Amino acid sequence: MRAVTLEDIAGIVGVSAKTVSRVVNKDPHVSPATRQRISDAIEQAGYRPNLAARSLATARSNLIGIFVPPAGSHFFSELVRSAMRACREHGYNLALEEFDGRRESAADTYRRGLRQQRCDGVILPPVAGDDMDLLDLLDQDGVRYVRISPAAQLHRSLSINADHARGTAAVAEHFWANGHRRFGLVAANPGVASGRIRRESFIGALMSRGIGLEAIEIVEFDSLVDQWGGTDWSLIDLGRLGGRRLLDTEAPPTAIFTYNDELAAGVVAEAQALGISVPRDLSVAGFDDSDAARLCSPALTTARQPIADIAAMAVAALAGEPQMPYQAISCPVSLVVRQSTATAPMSGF
Amino acid sequence: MRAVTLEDIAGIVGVSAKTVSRVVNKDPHVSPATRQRISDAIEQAGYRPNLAARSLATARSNLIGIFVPPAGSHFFSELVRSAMRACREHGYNLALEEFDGRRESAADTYRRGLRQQRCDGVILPPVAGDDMDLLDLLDQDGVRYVRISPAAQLHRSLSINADHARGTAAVAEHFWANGHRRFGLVAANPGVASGRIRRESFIGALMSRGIGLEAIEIVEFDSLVDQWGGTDWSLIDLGRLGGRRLLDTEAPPTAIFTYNDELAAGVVAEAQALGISVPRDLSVAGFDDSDAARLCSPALTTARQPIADIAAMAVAALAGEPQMPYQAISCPVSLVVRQSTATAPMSGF
DNA sequence: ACAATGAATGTCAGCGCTGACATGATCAGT
DNA sequence: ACTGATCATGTCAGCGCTGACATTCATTGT
Repeated sequence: MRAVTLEDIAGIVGVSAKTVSRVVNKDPHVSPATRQRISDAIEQAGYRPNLAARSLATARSNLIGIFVPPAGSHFFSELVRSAMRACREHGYNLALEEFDGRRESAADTYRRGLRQQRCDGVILPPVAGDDMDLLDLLDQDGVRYVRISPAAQLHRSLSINADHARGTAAVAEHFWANGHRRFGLVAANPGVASGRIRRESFIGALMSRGIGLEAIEIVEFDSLVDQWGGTDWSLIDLGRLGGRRLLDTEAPPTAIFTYNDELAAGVVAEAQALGISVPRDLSVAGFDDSDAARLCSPALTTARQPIADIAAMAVAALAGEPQMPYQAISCPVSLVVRQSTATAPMSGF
Repeated sequence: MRAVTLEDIAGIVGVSAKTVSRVVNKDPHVSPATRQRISDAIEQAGYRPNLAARSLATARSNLIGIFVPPAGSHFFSELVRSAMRACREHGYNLALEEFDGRRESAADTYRRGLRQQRCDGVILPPVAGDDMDLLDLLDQDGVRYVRISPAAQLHRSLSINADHARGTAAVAEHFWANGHRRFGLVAANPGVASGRIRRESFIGALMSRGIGLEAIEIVEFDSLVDQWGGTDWSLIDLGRLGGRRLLDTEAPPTAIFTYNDELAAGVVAEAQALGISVPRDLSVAGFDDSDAARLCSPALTTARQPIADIAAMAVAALAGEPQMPYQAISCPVSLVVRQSTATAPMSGF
């Protein structure tokens, strides 16, 4: 019971295999009548193109690779899901590559895995996209790639950047509008582009409102890791640590912004442990609108990246015939207000 | 800059392409000396087999398909992640197919999508594995499949079954031992085998302790989806809805078991919103030991399936040359006790 | 009426690999 | 030394498709 081939259809209809191929590939140079007969025969015989043969003939794999971290975060599961959908629409397949930056470089991971697959394009989310060896390798192999919110050599490739700056500023303004005047920030390592941008934007937005630096207490992510000691921390644990550092002071902030939702959830948990009510005494906002934001109680005010759009654009750029010029595409980040933020308490005075 | 081919390596070493192919495919009939020279040349020239050509020649795609639901639960992200790893180890690729049973039958989804890919094998997690049309189609196409915890025609294929019954019974007994006597259950569609089994096991275990049906309030998953209206629900949202239905009553249960952790987290959130303290006034237990279980505060008591093992076995069965005989493999499920369950409150009397 | 155009369709090699089979070399047993 | 078995290696077609190019035929302008 062999599978149906182009040749079979050609035989049925009485044309050459090439003409059938034309119909399958939507080549316009086929007469409507012939096209119809061929389409019918394809339908009737249940013909399905052999992708391997096509790949071999065209020297394209119709595969798009994507690097994903070993631990499943909201951002990545959403990204993969959306990318998969987009790939299907473009007739591509998505190949996942698990990448643990703590064990191996992105370039090595690529060498070991995805490279065998001869992807036509690769999507490089944060961290993987900042490995210059990997980019060199990709260039050398002639594999196109799109980076998502990269941190280094921004001019080097097409990149899709969530507008972390504006999203962060929106959070700052939301705090300000609610009367907050003393702030805390749990900031990520400035080596991560999004971390640096969010930090600077938060501070910048507040300063432009007249807030002085002395009213913004900053806790560094790295210092929390150091404080924790071991390697078995979770983001929530670090968030608790950060929350304690910010809240267990003379004049604690009334509003805290963190690099992501998991950290924010930790801050909330710690505040509650200290008898500080959220949002009555303290407002907390995170970033990403992840599951953690909804699981947290009260639910977190947060900033949401349009992950599905980002994935769709990345795939489109890779799948599209015309090589898109190198450029940086920006995506809006929107503020999602939930119950973890409210009007500043009066009690301060 | 053409890619390196078998022929190129053959030319360098001075043997035929076939011999190189033998080395690549670990055919034992190659002399150690030749093998070594060829291996060196492959290494040196950076040869990588063309998977498409191989597929075409062998009529095998080296692809394993898997059906995943549109909303990302822990179970499925873990399953996909583990299956992906296992596939890599066996030299296979994993093709995801998003399947929404509420929109389309699994068979139709397969026709539209995965079928084009000509997978060598398909992994059918719950729901998809219970669509007999799909199984017929797969048999007809000569595509092997493994079902995970199927609900129907259990004899029909190799299946891997987590012991949901025993895991669920363990939860019920844990509740009972803590003095609970009024129960709530957020149950999945009985069409889903694991859903039906968990429902029946929970009820059965309680009844065998002398609990009457009137003391077990059941909320159906599907009815929650209907109640929600739109399609933009998350499991947590539905859990909250379910929690409200169970708790906002005359004689609310003191212990609630849900189909999975995300739902349980929703129940906890809703309970807290209603001013009900977990676990003082209410014990809640989920299933899966997902991230949600640890993010939730208090952390959830839950039952853990060995998802990685399940995925690895499924892939091994599909990738292994010798067709494994039809059989049902059983995997243990273990109870993980955390802070969301405790002794029943006295207040009832 | 005839060349020039262009649209519809066909021919064919070859993408890189492997399966089936053929060949030649080596070796044990008589 | 000769036979037959065993092992190492080679030959070659063909998997199903598409790109480059060739051919056929109807249409148009002059």
